[in-house]
Amino acid sequence: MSQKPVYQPTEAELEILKVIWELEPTSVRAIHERIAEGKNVGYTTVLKQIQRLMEKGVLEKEVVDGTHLYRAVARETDVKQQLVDKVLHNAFGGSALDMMMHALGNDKTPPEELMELKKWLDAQIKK
Amino acid sequence: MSQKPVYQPTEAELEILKVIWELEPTSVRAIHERIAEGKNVGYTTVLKQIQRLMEKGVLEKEVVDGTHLYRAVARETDVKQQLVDKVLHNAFGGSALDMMMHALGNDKTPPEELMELKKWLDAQIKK
DNA sequence: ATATTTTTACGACAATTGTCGTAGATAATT
DNA sequence: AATTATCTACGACAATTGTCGTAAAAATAT
Repeated sequence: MSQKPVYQPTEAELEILKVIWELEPTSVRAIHERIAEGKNVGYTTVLKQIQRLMEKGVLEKEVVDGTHLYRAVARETDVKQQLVDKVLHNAFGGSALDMMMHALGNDKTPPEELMELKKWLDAQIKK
Repeated sequence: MSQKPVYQPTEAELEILKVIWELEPTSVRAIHERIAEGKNVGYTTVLKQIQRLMEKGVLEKEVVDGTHLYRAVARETDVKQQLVDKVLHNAFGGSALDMMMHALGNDKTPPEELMELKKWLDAQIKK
């Protein structure tokens, strides 16, 4: 059987989730500020997304002293895993090799990272 | 500068594209049959998706002897690359290492595939 | 030539997404 | 307390997606 289905955020949702994983527990204001560094988006837009994530049970809220602080219910590692697994299966038919070649082959992944990867992979195999 | 933005298919579209890459040039009938093997979906649903992909310029059609045959304009490798790059950047901040660990670590990737991967990676580094 | 089957073209619809605007509720300032 | 600033709740909207249904066009079979 398969593990419990973790939430699959959309792109905008993921952006919010990433900030929350980093700053939680945190406020709409802080999240918006962070996201607004990189792109132009209204405060209420972010708020709305957060509210929808609440409805979906992906976030939880705690009201401390009048401020609403949010934290993620969905775990970062699970969500990321889910996202990469989806591409792995949908696009590459489950072939990690194929996926890697596409991810690394063309791209300019720094050599040190390739080394890291090799090291990790070796350890993985030896295990 | 960056390469031309390749089309980012949705899940249903990707499913169709994969069949086309395999069978092109091919007909709606054939595509539907193939997809219907794995899931229950109407003929016109597939047709509609194909028509939308046409509008978007992702496919091209050739009418031979009354039958409409489709082929992909978007190249398989480019589309796949695009898909994996998107996850790589959006979810893993561009860290291929992090992405790989998520893709391989937890999952039950067969050992042979890990070996393959290592072999490829070694070659890649040596180069 | 007609009748039958297949295909294609299109419209429709509900759900989801990304985006705000407005209004009412709260908190902070004076 | 009154005024002002900030937040939250919520509705709205256009675009996209996945899904069909129906009707018109085309091909095939009788």
